[in-house]
Amino acid sequence: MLIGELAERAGTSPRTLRYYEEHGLIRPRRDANGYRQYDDGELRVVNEIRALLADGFGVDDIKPFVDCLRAGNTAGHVCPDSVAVLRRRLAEVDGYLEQLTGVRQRLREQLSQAIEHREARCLLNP
Amino acid sequence: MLIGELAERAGTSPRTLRYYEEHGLIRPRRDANGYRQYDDGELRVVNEIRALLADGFGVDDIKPFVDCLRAGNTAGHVCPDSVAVLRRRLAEVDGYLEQLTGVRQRLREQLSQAIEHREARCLLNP
DNA sequence: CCTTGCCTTGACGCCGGTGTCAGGGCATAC
DNA sequence: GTATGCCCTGACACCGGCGTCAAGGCAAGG
Repeated sequence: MLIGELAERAGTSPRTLRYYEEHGLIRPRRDANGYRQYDDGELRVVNEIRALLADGFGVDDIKPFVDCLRAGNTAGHVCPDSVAVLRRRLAEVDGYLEQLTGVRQRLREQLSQAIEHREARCLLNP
Repeated sequence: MLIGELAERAGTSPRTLRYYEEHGLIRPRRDANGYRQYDDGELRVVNEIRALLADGFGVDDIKPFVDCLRAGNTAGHVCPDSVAVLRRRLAEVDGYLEQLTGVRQRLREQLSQAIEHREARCLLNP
């Protein structure tokens, strides 16, 4: 399978696949032409990568998951290294959630203050 | 007050204040030397700007708040334009929260799967 | 032979708030 | 005069996951 086909099957672009390769996530064989040659299993790997990226992992966090899949495991997240990354990311997400929750509360306070302010003005100018 | 003093009083840097000015948020007078001259009220404005940035607003969202403060209001968020921006940002934050919550749930599922997987392996190799 | 369409590598652009460096002016104190 | 320390403008760097363009090779069909 050439890069264009894998890209289409994975719902992404050749550029993206080359980017993953540049970061050590995939290592296709090369044809005599120099063309990248992927076997069917790589589709799963690419899907795993894209799922992790969509969940906010960085490319450099993803390597353990890929290695885990390649080692023959049924899922990329069952290996110790993956678990460590998962824990780290979970803590990070919890931090963001806390922060965003604070922001949300301040926004709501400001909105309700603004509404009170408008009502007060109406009472002054009846 | 020169830019260095205002920067220190606001807990930031001259570079940052020039950036705000570049984006139309502050408009200091100029001394004969060309030095920026700020009056004391600008400290409040800068504090408002920094509070909004810390809550995830972009510099271009912040102008209504500054204008509102300058118009003599007790707070930057009581004017209609500010309220519109607040609502937009609140919706955005709600979106992020939803997304992050989904991510968090997936992370926890994967972690618990990994633990189950390890336990299963222990049972197989007693 | 020429076109078409895939492939290759390399490199710049984006976004946004700020750090940082370059190169130069002004002010105050010695 | 000069040393110090502030000020000025302008411009590049950062981060990260790509998009996109450039310039060229290879394969297959007319």
